[in-house]
Amino acid sequence: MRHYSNKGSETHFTVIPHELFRGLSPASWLLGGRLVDPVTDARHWFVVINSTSQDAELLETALDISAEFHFDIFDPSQLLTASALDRDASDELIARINEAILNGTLDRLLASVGNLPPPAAIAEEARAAYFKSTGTRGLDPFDMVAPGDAVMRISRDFEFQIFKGYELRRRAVEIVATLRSHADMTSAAVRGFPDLDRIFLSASQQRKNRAGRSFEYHLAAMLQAGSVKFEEQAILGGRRPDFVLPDKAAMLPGAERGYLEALILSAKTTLRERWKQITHERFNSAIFLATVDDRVSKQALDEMQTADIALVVPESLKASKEAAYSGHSNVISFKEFFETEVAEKRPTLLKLRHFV
Amino acid sequence: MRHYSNKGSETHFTVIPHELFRGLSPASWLLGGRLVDPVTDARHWFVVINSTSQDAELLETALDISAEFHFDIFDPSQLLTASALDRDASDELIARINEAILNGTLDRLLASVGNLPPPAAIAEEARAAYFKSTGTRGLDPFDMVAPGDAVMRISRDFEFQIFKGYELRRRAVEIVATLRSHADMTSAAVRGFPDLDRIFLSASQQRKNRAGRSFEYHLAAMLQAGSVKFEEQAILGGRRPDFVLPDKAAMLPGAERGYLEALILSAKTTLRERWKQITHERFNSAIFLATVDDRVSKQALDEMQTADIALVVPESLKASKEAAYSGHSNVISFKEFFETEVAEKRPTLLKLRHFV
DNA sequence: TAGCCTGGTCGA
DNA sequence: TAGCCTGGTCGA
Repeated sequence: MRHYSNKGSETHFTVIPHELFRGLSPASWLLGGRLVDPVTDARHWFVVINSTSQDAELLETALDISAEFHFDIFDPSQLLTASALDRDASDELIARINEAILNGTLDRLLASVGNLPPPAAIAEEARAAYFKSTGTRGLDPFDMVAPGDAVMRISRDFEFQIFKGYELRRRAVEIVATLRSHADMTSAAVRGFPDLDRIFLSASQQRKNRAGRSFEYHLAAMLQAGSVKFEEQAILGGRRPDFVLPDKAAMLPGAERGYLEALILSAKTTLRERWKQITHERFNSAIFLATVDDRVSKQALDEMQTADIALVVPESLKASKEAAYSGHSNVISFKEFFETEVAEKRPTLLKLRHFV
Repeated sequence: MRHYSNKGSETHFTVIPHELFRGLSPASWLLGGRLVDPVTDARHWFVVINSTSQDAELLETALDISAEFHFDIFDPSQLLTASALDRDASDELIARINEAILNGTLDRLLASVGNLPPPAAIAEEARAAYFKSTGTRGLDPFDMVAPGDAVMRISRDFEFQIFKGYELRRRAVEIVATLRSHADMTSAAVRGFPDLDRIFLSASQQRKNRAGRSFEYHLAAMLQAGSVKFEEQAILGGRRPDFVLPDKAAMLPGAERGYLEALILSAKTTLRERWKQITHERFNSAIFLATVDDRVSKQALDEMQTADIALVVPESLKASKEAAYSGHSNVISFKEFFETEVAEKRPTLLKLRHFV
């Protein structure tokens, strides 16, 4: 099975043996046909699926395909196993809900799945899963080849995967409770629309908040692991940047220090036009914006350049041919941020262990 | 029937005769009881409902309660009629969908309701409905006592009402198509979650885009009706403010003009932290930000003051005791914007008709 | 692809 | 109540 991805141009597809697609939706197939192996001359049925389809997402989840993935060849047996596991989890949830309905305890089930673990707890869980999966132990950016890729993978792959489990449990129960208050599916869709909309809007907004928190938590964990001095959410005259290095005191108007003895680090998982929200006031220090967004245009990068904002991106994104980052001088990788901008240019931001 | 609202403190409730609430959800009732009329000594059952409930929204829709509403006494017969109409519309949609299912033409129905009229068309429809309802003919801000209230009412009440009809048609069909691909409601909720989520996320994002467009369209119509010279979406060195007055040429670096011969007008329905996105570059002109947000904090207003951004709000919001606007010098009403900031201070921004 | 946020959630 | 945007839609 071959899985191709081209994230830069939004085309992203998978050639996959047809027989593996039982249970996946034909709606996401772009085309199907027969493939001849040029070496063995064997013939295989296949389908090509759209990357924006749910099936593509399912495939990525099942095969543990990470955010920086480009293309690879996989062992089909992996997919069968992972799919089966997913099916079991859904089956179990369905059984649990149906049992609650029979027992008249749907309200109690709703209450028990209604509160997700706080973002910090899921973040912790994700880091643990990452360490276990990679056989690593810590997030010290000076010990890693690609600290940015690690943060992206932990937050967008491991943590999101964990989060989706909790989300499905909570929201599915809420949806069932709403659907059941109507006579049939059509009535539920029409008369239940406002209630369903409220549930999914809440879910969507929760995701947005959690995404931001997650990224900040892992960034904080990495700064901590790297013995970098920093303060979170320090209030500086009305503004509240995500991180100030080394601390709030250094950013206060009266502070006597050089330009290289402090910096501001903001974080946004994706930018859109929202990067313009970051502090325009200058505190006699550089401003860095960390992101895992792989879709920032050259135009936007130029504007950030003009505004004297340096973008910090995962190593794989910085090197990616699809992203516009490789050519831009004000875009650096997380590794470069820690090695050059912190350790080399601003050594006073490090606690003694890493003094160079 | 009495309907009270206190938007500032988020409490907002309705006392309504109990017998009118057939068909509304008991889940939104805060309390019920018996009311004695002090004059006639008549006794009535009543319920108090939560303003954040769907029923409150239904009530506001049914009674055509506008965004600037505070409190009033209504004729119950109005509610019965409006409710009946709403019910008929839902019934009709349900019947249409069920018929399509029977005929196997759900796909065709989906295609026919899948494309909403473009924002500009709905905006036009909303203005026509407003003119008809109020017996007015145009949006000339110099002819109106409260032009800001008019824009708010047209966009947030009339147009949103119209939009919701189109939205329900499209989304309900999409939801039915998804629900029907599963065996029962529980399976649909669990296995159909990603598909349902996609539908509602799309709806939510469409709303966000449409809300912004709507506000801009009505603002443009008002500028036009007031014979104010303006240009939309002019590109000024990478930035693209919503409106420049009188035109792009006046904002270009080489333009020879006084400070009062141009201005920038941005528009955001609600602000959150997003007001920080507006152009910080100065083009030797004032910057105004029009909004219908009734929830901007004093803290945020102070920051805007510092950033030299003037907020333009509907007249009822500027006067409202619940909003923080009345005390702030950099918050003006739409009326003041047109009368003072444009006609009085910057008469060259007007075409001849309104020259003062 | 820039700009929209008919925006709720989460934690200072 | 400030800041988040595990973000799609719409029209330059």
